[in-house]
Amino acid sequence: MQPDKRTRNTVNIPFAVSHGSAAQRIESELRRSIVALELPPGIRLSEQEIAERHGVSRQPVREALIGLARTRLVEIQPQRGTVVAKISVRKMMEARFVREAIETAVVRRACSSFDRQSRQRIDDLIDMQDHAARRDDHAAFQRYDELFHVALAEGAGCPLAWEAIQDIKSHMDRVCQLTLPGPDAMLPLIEQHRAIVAAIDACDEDAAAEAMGRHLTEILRALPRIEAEHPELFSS
Amino acid sequence: MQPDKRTRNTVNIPFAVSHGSAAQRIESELRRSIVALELPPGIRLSEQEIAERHGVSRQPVREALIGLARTRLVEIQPQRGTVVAKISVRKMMEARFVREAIETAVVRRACSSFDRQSRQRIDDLIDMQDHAARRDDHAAFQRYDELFHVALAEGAGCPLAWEAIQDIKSHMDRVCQLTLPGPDAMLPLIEQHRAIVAAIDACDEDAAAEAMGRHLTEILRALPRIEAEHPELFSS
DNA sequence: CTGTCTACACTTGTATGGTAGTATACACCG
DNA sequence: CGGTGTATACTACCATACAAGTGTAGACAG
Repeated sequence: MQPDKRTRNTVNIPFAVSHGSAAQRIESELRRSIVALELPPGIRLSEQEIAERHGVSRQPVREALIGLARTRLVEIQPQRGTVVAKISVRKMMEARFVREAIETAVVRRACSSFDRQSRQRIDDLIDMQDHAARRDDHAAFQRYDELFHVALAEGAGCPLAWEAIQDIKSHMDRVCQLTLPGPDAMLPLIEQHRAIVAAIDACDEDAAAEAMGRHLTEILRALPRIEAEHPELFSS
Repeated sequence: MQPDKRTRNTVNIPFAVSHGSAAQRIESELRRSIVALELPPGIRLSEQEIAERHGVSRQPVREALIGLARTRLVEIQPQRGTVVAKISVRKMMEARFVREAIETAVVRRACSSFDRQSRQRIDDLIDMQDHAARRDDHAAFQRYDELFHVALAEGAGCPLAWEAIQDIKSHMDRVCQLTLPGPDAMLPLIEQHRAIVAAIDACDEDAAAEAMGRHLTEILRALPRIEAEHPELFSS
């Protein structure tokens, strides 16, 4: 049934060169699908099926699932099965709290010294995000949003801050995914980004921290509505 | 050469029941060895050798190494080898910064409301840590220190904060390991713990945050000396 | 003696077979 | 007809074998 083991991997390269190993590719792909809610919370994930769908063996799939379990996107129940984790409001609130703690500290630090190259990049990112919003392109919007926060951390000289956030952000991502399609949800976020940058330019620590705090509080506004509309996605 | 595949796993259970799967057991064991500097930075780790030493196959070892690579304790160089990562002063400083951001926010929150059970547990932990210090038991001291910070996060209603810290703490752990054996390094830390708790009891947010900040700045004091004494452990 | 080229010994990455454990459905007994 | 024991069909987990890439030592030509 398999055409040729030698060529199989090389055939896959062209359209998904994102990461080197198959395990990393599959982890990225699964993470994207889960965050995009294409794989809804509660659904069972079969190593076998995923392996067949991607044309690889079960081993890389297993490593991918272990990676996802580390960020709590899936729950591996030993000898029983693996399911996509439900969204926990509690964990989401905690993640938001921790993220606010980190990012307010980051922007305060950015007020003291900010890398010039990152500063320029941020303007570009905001522009591109603006265009994405006007095209109503949610995926691009979210990608540029992420890059904005990455650039902030790097510009402040603390790229590790974003790594720390990434590990907990999974609890928030799916909620954000649900809020973006709402009417006029994107443009205010861009304005908040601009406010943060303006405060940094003015070297006003308190204003920058406050702006970041407001920005990261935004997600709480739509939460009750989202939870009421999609109760099946949430856990407790 | 293998005595009996059926019995091998069950034989291993009695003396190392720490975590369920072999992969998790080995990851914990390796993490401990690396943090304790029994496996010095720069040393090569062979999947094969570790597998033989633990009496398992390469697969669980591989998963353990992937887990360690996620927290940057080891570096997996594809098709080349895996080495214990050197201590990066830059990353350590960044991790310290992020950790301070998180934990100061946690203690501020703890001033508003703190779980009573955790509050009692913290007193016990400080006592036990004090005894460990007087016995000059570094391992126990570090364990209770960690449990103290865990209890703080849990008491403040944000256990996720500690998870986030854990992911970046590896950059600091080995430096702490080097500073503890110094003369009179442990007792001041305990006093700082007490100061933090006292500020929380007094519901004084600013004092609690400041006490935590001082506590987490302590690691910077000994850093130059450590780096000068053990330059081979550091990267750049 | 020196530079290049090749074959080999190593590594990580992947594929595949097999084992232990759990849940479920079905037959069987009370 | 209700409750219990058993067989079966899954699962994650582990062991083993193989593939593919990398660094190095040694042969060989100049």
